[in-house]
Amino acid sequence: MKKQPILQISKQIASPLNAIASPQRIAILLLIGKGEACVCHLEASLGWRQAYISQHLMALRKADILQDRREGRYIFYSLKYASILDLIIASATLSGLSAETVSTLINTQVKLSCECPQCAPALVPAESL
Amino acid sequence: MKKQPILQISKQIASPLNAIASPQRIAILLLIGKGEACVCHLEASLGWRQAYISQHLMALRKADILQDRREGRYIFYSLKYASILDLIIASATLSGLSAETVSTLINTQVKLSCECPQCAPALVPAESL
DNA sequence: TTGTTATATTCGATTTTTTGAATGTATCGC
DNA sequence: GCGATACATTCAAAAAATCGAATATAACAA
Repeated sequence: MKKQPILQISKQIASPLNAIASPQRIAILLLIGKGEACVCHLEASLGWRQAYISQHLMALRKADILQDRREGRYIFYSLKYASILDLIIASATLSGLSAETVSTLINTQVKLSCECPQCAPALVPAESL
Repeated sequence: MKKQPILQISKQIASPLNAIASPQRIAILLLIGKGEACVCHLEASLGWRQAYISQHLMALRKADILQDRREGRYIFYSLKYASILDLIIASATLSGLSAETVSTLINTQVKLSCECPQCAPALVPAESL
C-alpha cells in the first residue's frame, strides 16, 4: 500500500463533485431523479438546445454519474448510483433549502416511458396544447 | 410560495458544491476535519505558499463552509457543518475509494491547539527534524 | 436508398476560475 | 513607537469551463 500525496487523493475525491457542481447539471440530475429521462424530455422540460443538453450529459457520463440505455431512437438516462441524489440533497441543505423543498424537485417516477410531447404526444390532451 | 425556475434553485444547490469541488480545498477540509487548524499548520502540512492557502480559505469562508476563530496571532479554522465531511466521503465513495481509506485522511483531533512546527515546536522532538 | 428524427461530437469564442506575485493588516514582543 | 510574525487581499496572467454554431451518427420509415 503506497502512500499517495494528499493532493492526488483529493483530486480523485473531487472528480465526482466537479462533474455535479454545475447548476445546469444539477437541474438535469433532479429531472432524472430516481427515474429515467430521454434527451427530448430534458429538452422539453428545460427549454435548452439539444446539443447543449447532450454536452452536459456527456460530461456526466464520463464522470460515471449517469448511465444510458438505448430504446429505438431514444436514449434513456438514469443515475448510476442513488447516492448521487443524497449528495445533491446534502448540498441543498447546506445552501439553506429545506429537505422537503428539494424532495419536490426530484423526479420519483421509476421506469416510466418518457412523457414529453415528442416521445408520447398521446399522453398529452390535444386541447392542452 | 413562488415557483422558482429550476435553474435558479439548482444554482443555489450548486453553490456549496462549487466551493468544495476543488482538489486543493478538499485537501484543506480533510486536514481540518473534525478539529481545527491554523493557516501555518496547513502551510506546514501541505507545503504551499501562505497566500495561496489563504485564498482557498477565503473562498470556503465566503461559501459558509468554514468558520474562523482568532486566538492571538493565530486564526483557527474549522468546518461550520459536520455534514460537509459526509459530502466529501460520499464523493470519495463515488470515486472508488473505500470509506476506510477516506477515514484515515480525516483529522479527528478536536480542539487541540495547533501542532505545526511554528505554533508548537516543543511538541516535535528535535531529533526528528 | 433517401429523408427524418433523436442524439452525439467537434470546434472556437467568450467567460470564469485558478494561481502566483506583490502588498496590506492585525497582533505580539520589545 | 518599531520590527517581526501570522494571515488577508488585490491584481493580473494563465488555465479551464461554458456555451453556441455547425456537423456527425444512429435508427427508423417510406
